[in-house]
Amino acid sequence: MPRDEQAGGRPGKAAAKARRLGHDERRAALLRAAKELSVEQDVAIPSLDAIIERAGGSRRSIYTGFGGKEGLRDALLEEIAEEILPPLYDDIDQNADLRTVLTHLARNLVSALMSERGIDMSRIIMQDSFASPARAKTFYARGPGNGMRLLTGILEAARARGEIETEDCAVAAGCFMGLARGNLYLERALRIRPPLSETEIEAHIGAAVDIFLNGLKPR
Amino acid sequence: MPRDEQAGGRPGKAAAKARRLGHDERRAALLRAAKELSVEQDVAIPSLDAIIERAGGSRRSIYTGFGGKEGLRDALLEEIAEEILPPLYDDIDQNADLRTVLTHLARNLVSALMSERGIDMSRIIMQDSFASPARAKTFYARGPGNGMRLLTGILEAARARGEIETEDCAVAAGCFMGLARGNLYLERALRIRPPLSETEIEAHIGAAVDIFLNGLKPR
DNA sequence: CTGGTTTGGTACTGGTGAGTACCAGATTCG
DNA sequence: CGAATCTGGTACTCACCAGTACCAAACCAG
Repeated sequence: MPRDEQAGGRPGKAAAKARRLGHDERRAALLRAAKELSVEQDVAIPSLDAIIERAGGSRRSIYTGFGGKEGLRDALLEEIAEEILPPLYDDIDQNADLRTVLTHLARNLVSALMSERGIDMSRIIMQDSFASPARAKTFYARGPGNGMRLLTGILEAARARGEIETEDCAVAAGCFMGLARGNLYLERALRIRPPLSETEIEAHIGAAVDIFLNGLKPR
Repeated sequence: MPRDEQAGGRPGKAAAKARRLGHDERRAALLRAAKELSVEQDVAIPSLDAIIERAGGSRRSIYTGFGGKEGLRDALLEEIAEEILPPLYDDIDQNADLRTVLTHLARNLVSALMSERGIDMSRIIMQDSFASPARAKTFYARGPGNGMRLLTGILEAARARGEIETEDCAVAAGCFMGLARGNLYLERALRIRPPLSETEIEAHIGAAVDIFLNGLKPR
């Protein structure tokens, strides 16, 4: 750290001299740095020193911007949820035919969630959720729980049309969610296998949707 | 901490006076305490002070018994793996008929892995695996990877007998693993729902096995 | 009983990190 | 321009923790 130690010391900040940031800009910069570092260091929340070193600003910025470490943690989780959740469920057209909907949903889950970025983000979320039931609940409701609700509704409609036969559409929806993830999420999260190729993705979601639809085909 | 501060000080240890433990006994006690604490504190590895306070002994016992914190961590992970993995796969009879085998496997996964204890243990493993690719790899190979190999073999035999039809038995095995877990593991790990009742377990594994077998039924 | 060996207990060291205080520039506004 | 305000930076305090050193007591062999 090339820093001039003039006792009692004001800075020097070598060359830089970048203009000072306003409250919101600094907040955003800190949040971005926290996100990057939590991925790089594979940790739920990096140290304040590390965040400041990357983002600039000072401890003060964190306390005025987030109210402390816990506040920053909350904001970080919110930020991550906002990044990974919408792509999973928001572009689903509930009125398309069942195979199309299921294929679409499975593809979202496999390609977005199991990409390098998706795994990084979801691991941070998981680590944090393990440690805090409250945050886990919030995240689940916005993400997986929301997806379950959506899919259950879709399956109920399909059952009403006679396209599938099942006792409990919520159970079936849970089955599909698991089927779509297969063993892949575990393998990816544990870094057992590298990111999936397009071919592998299509093979898996094809198999999953086939099994599910054949499995629930009315007799 | 009621301790007599006689400078340079030896103990007093109040009443206790329990006999001194040998190397192996102390090692086992430390390991047990570490396991309990990691569950209680929801942390990958508790602090040495906390472990010692519960197990007795001293820092010395940890260094002679495990070679330090990392060694204790390794031993703890080993201990946990040994507790949760065998019940999942070891009592599977590969020669039973397919539905029986699949039901048995699914029941193991759902009842053992999603019990209170199973979730606690698997969360510790996951937290540690997130942080250490090497440990993740070891654990995966012994656990889920082993299960995948087993099931893939079973499915290949069934296909050879003409009981199921599928292009790739490894992909199908991954599908089944996901199907058996469904959305339940996530819900349990995030503490969204309480432990499952027998009824819920049977409903889920029944649905999962039905979907899978119908889904792969030869045309 | 005696003397070496092993275990238990404590203190010390060095490092890290959160939270707070405060100073010195920078910015803004009158 | 000059004063009030805010941001950036540093230092300080306090707590926690791993690792090491060392002392005292328990244990064990002869």
